[in-house]
Amino acid sequence: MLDPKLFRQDMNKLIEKLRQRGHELDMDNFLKLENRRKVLQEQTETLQARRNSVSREIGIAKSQGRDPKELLDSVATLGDELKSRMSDLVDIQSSLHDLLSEIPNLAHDSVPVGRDEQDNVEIRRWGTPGAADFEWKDHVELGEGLGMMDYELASKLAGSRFVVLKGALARLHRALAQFMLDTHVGEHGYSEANVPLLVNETTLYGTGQLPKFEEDQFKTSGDSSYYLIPTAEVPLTNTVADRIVEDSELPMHWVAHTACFRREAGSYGRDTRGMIRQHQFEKVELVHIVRPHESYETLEAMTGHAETILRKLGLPYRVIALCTGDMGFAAAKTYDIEVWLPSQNLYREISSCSNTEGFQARRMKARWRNPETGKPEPLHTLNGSGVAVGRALIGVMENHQNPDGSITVPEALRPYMGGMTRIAA
RNA sequence: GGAGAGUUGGCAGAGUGGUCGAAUGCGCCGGUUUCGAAAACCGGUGACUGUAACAGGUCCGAGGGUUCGAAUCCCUCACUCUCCGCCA
Repeated sequence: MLDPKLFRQDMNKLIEKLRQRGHELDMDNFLKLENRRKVLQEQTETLQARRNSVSREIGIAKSQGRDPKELLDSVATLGDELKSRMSDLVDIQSSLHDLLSEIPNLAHDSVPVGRDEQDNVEIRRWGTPGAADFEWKDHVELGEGLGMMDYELASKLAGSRFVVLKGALARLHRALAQFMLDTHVGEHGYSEANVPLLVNETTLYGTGQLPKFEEDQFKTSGDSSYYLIPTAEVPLTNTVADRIVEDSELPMHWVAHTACFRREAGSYGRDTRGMIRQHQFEKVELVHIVRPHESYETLEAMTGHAETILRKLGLPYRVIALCTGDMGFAAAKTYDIEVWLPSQNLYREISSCSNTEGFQARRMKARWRNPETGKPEPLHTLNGSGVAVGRALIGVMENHQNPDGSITVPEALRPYMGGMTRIAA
């Protein structure tokens, strides 16, 4: 949710900033609703004020033993009138709310303006991609060659976009998650959390997945319906929903390892091979809840934490700043980290780190008490993958593969693998 | 799954349908006192909306209803706690 004050300031600038993000604001419709809302609200509140004062007088009259008949007559029709104004008002307010909840966040001034991923800007690179003359196998070929990655079995059990990992590869996957969690808790100062994988509608609204991205979510059926989380960002960020947080509790740094579930409704035919894009995958997620003035500093730090994981794993990567047109709905600024995949000869997203500023906080009603003013203000929230476990597995398999199809276990993971140095068939 | 008890401000906890946005205590902020602190005493202290500032409006788990008037009465739902059953 944008700050409502923006709508009362420079409308043209707002429209322009939203256009950069690919959102056309229907200003005429908005103003029509907003003006009507003002009139109705004024009328409703005037009626309420009259009702309140007459009711009070009736109470006083009765307590003094006077006959309230005259007063009762004077408000005889007031109730009906109020009811009809009120219902008009509620309708208008809900239309306005619908309109506002589908408007994306504004981009920070430092974000490159552009239409799509072509316009993203590379910030830095780390590591050296492997030799160009080597016959790099992709992770599917490697995994199936080892007999430890089974797509056929997964499709029998569940359908497309699932995988079954076996043996040392399953363990490597688990080792990656453990290693990431331990690094963030032990070296980067995060608090570990274990959170619900099923959440309610309000929670998904808070972080911005609803109402606009309903089709991307899995939803349970039954009397009470839940949504499967598309990322741990959802439960972690919502831990401060509907609260006024004291300054002494800030900043909060959360890390959680969870399964994530996505319908991938809009991606038929894309990344159908392998583990790149699945309905279920695991991710170690970083979430920061901070004072507004420290959020951009935190974005840089969090991105660095995710990078540390890739460095320790010896995976070449690059960091890019997403342009205005390529950012997610709630983000004000996003860095993507892309890992080198030798089989495809390109960099592929493995982490996405965003500052949403007060956008999610306003939806969640998450505030902090600013000690300087004593007043509650929206918090800033950030989230980033630190990192996607399935894609990290792909990165490790492909970058650390040997000519015989075996995989060298990176130093950092060996303690989690019982000392194993090499995965072979 | 069955039976019962709850849900009120940062926390604890009152609240006969009528000047109740809500007593009181704690906490917090300011002051008096003190060399300083503690204690004591005095004063202040919810959120949202709205206004130039007042005024006004909304909020006592959520949503409906009754009434001129609802924290208080009625209905539905959610959650918490206790006991029984079941279960990892």
